Amino acid sequence: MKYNAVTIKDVAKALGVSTSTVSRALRDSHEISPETKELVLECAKRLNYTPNPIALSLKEKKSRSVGVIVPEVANGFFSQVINGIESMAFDKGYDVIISQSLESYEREIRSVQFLASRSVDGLIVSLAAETANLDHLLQLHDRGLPMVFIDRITDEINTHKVIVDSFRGTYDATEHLIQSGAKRIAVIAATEFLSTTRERVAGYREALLANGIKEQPELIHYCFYGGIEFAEIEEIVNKLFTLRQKPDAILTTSDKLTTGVLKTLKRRGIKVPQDVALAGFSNTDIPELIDPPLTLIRQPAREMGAAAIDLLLQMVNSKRPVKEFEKRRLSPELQIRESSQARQRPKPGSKK
Amino acid sequence: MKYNAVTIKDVAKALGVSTSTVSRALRDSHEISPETKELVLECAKRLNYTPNPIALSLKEKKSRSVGVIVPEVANGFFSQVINGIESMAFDKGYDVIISQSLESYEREIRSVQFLASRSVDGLIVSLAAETANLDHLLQLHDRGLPMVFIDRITDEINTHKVIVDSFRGTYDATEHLIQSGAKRIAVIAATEFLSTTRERVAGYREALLANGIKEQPELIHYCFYGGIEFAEIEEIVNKLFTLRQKPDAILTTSDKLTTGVLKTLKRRGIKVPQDVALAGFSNTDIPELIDPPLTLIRQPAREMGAAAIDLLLQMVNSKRPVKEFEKRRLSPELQIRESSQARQRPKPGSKK
DNA sequence: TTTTTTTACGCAATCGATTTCGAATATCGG
DNA sequence: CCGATATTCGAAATCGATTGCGTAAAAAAA
Repeated sequence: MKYNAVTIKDVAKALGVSTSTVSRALRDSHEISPETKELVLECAKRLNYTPNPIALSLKEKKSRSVGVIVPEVANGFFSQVINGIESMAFDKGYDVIISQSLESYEREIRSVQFLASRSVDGLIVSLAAETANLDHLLQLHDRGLPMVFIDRITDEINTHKVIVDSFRGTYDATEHLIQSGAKRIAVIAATEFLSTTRERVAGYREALLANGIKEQPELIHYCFYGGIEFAEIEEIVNKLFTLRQKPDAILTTSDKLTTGVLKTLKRRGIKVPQDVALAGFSNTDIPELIDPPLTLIRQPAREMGAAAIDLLLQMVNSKRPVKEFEKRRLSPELQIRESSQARQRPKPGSKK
Repeated sequence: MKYNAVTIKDVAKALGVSTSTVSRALRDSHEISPETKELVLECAKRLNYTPNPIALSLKEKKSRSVGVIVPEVANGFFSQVINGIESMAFDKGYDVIISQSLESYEREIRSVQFLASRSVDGLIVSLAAETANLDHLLQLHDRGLPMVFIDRITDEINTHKVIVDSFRGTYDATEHLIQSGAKRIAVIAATEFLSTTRERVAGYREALLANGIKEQPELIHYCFYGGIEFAEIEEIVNKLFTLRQKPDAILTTSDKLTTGVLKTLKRRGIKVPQDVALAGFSNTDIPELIDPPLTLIRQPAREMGAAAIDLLLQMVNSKRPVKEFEKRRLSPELQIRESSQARQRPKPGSKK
């Protein structure tokens, strides 16, 4: 069952020397004669010795592993983030331990504590939608556990953060919709407690303002579960399309919402972009295959992951406590396709 | 930097008892009087004691973590598999350490050795496309490291395996294409060294045979990089559509190939399903949004991941070496949509 | 040759937790 | 009241590797 690991002791015994000698020889210490080193190295190889990282971790109080907590792995954006994290961590000799919160506050707490108790050297966190209280993370942060937030961040904890410029994302997308002729742009956003949601809705608002369009409260909707509950989206779309004045464009703030809204529109027979334009955040790898091809705001997910692990390892390997923190803000990319494009708009009232 | 962990020693000192007593009290040993237990438990909580899993691992020679090696995390299928693995592992108190091979043999070797050296209790592996030699895994298997293969398996290592019934997947899909009127069905498959590819192509062949259609070698193509190199797909599509007798349907054997082929067809202005029908393996979460809605063979990815971790933990926790191995074969689901549907087919020769 | 300095290595502590063995105290029967 | 069994706890070994300290032997300096 448990495979017989060759230890430093076995090598020592085989050679009739002490474990200290073996250890030092393996680490190429100057206190060991070249001949002995030779012998030890040869013997270690012959016996197929592999160092036990757990013993080392115990001594060094470092595990050379980092924990990653994301809402969900099976999500285009987050899986790309993880890709970025893993690639760089692997190159630097770090393990990546994954845990999902599934948007649940309770599960996030358990995940965090689980990872912390497993002595990860640091944590990369993207907050769950439900999470309003940050004590579970603050506690660890106060005890000195290096921590980097990604995408869904918080102001309550002072540490490195990696985000995309969400404000600009929705600002540009909104402006683009306006230039394409939209006058009544609805927003379907995720939980309003998320940092990303707040920034994105703010970008939308600012763009309306800058273009002299008055904000309409009935056009702004939040999905608490961000589309995991499909019914949530349907209800909102229903509301929007039973308004006296229907929206002529919809802006969505997350991957699930973007595709979810499109699904709902299709089911209801609402044509995009003829009846309503659509644009939103998404990191799907097949935007051009979707009908209609989707205009979307894409986040540089891989790069964000890479930035996060980079910042984290900087902290982990820093001699003294890091006091200056960075908020690394990458640029989103607005990809314009048909779903948002200008088109013949029926005269008001000419259509049901 | 490293946060001051409270150890069992601190608790012992605070109470003026020995570490053994604390340890036993914490584990609710019968050798400790109820009063002492009470005291220790209270003190441990007060001091915010958390056990150090590394010390435990060292002693128990178990890390309560499992390694997962997949070709790529940012892939619909594999991220769903990981979701299944993580969910169940988390419930059972196991860490999941992720590593990607990126289809590279060399990186797979390094990943495997990295994970093994980190003392994972077991491994879940989906082989890289490049991997032809299995020595790196055989070595560990021989030394007794529990191991489960998922999706892309091998016959060379005798252990638990979890797959989808690929043969039936393509058999049914092919038959469906035939019933929809297809007569010349091309196959675009991944690397032929992959177990999945072989089974899938076999299913296709068998279906042709069963329906009295002669197999045409020029209609069968393999992509070594399985669509990671987009040019690979384009070249194959090119070849197929410069044949004197063009295919009237295409069957693809992987997620990337299915979407990749559709992209290529769109770029070349070949209409699906009017000019050519399309069906293939895919685990995309938005098949109905794609134009045209895709007929696809879906794998129960989450369930496969759950089955794999279940089998793995069975081995890990088994008292004696497991000798009987299981090949768990889940059923794929054929989801029929427009991309493969019967339609007006032009008379032979009436079209360019 | 004697003293000093290197060189090369072993002993033992350490990391945190568990566990075997032994011992001290308490309890009980006679 | 004494020997015997129970109860409760501590000392020390253990897991694998590292490292400060001590020391014997060899080399260099005197």
